[in-house]
Amino acid sequence: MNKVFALVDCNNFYVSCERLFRPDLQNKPVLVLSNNDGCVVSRSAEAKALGIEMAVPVFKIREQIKTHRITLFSSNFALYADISARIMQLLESMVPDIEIYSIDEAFLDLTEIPDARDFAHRLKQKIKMDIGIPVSIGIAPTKTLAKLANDAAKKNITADGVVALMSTAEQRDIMNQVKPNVIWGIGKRLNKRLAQWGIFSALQLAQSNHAWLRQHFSVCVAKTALELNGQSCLSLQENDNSTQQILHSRSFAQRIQQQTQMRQILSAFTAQAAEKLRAQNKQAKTICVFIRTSAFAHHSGYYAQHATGSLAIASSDTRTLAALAIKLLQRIWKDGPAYAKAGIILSDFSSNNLQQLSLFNDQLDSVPDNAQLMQVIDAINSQHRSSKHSKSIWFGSMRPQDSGKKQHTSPAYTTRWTDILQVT
DNA sequence: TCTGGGGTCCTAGGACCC
DNA sequence: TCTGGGGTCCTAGGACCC
Repeated sequence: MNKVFALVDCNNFYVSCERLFRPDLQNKPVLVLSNNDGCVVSRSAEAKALGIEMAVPVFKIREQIKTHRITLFSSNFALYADISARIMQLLESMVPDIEIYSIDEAFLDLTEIPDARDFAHRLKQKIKMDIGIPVSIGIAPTKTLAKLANDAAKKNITADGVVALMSTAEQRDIMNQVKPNVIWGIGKRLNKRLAQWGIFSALQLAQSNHAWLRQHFSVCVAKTALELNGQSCLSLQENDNSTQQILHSRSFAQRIQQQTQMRQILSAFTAQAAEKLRAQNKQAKTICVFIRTSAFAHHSGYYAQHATGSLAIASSDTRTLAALAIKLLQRIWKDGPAYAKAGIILSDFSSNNLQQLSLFNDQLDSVPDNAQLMQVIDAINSQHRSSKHSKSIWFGSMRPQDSGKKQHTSPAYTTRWTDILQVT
């Protein structure tokens, strides 16, 4: 039996979240900004209509913001994550099998649902009624086509937010109208390379020879073409919340030039990453530290370095991980550059109960790992997270993290007691 | 002056081994 | 001076996604 997939995608998700608590902003141009209020990460339909592009730096559109009285929000991830969780819960309650693909998207398996299109309309209405977020839904026999259908649902006003591409004729019609880079998995570079071979539309890609695609491009591109032909290669993935790597990085509101300062920042980043690691019940063996100057300040010379190192025994202890991070920093640190960004990546995970002992345990002479201490710290910090202070306990080598520039933050309506709306 | 953060997977090539 | 061939594993980098 042929599969039926649906992709549910929230419209302008971050903006829609902000509007939940600011109904006065319906039909008005609204933008949500990245960290440090650096660039645009979510735009309302009205802002898009004004020609504001995704990811433009804010300083380039100051004039437009002023003349069109655009409302700005700094990103408020606690809020978005909370709204997202509610939506996913609702979906899970209505559909047997779902894959949470990102904060604002989920694939559903609707194979067993009698009238998928009708069901999707009802689902869309329920999400709007119960949670207040507008969504678009695409339906098709493969995930790649469902993505495409979703795209069409967003663009086509008459579709009322739901597009189903179940017949070959419907699929071809849409594919004929779009460039390859509209397809999930085909980006800018591949689009260019495909064009060099005379492939200018999604339909042409779908009709290309499988072996030829495999040879000249990759297995992924070849699979994508199969999916476009209605042959399902990608199934729903399980949501197990576990990852291959954990990354924590930030751009700085103010440039960093002192090594001691960078050391504190990286220690704090390591603490954040380690906390996430412990939440997954894992330990990491490898750490990568990177620092870099602004990628845009060409005149002053670009400096970017990274260093990777491994522990003899995997660990989830903040102190063990931070000690290595600092060592790695010393390897790449150069006095002079004004650093604009830094980060740390943990990888090479093992689960807690599968710890391997090394014959040459050079960690013995350092602080021994202390799982209980870490547990206590995590518990205290998670309790205090809902209060005003972002961190309650930190180690001496770290300093409380500067949250960067955030001039337009909305209250934490749903995750902080003091910010709950009051009806008077 | 001011340009985000967090992920995944594949592949080519080098290191290493027999 | 002459200097194999095949396999695996690891890593860096590239491409993509939201």
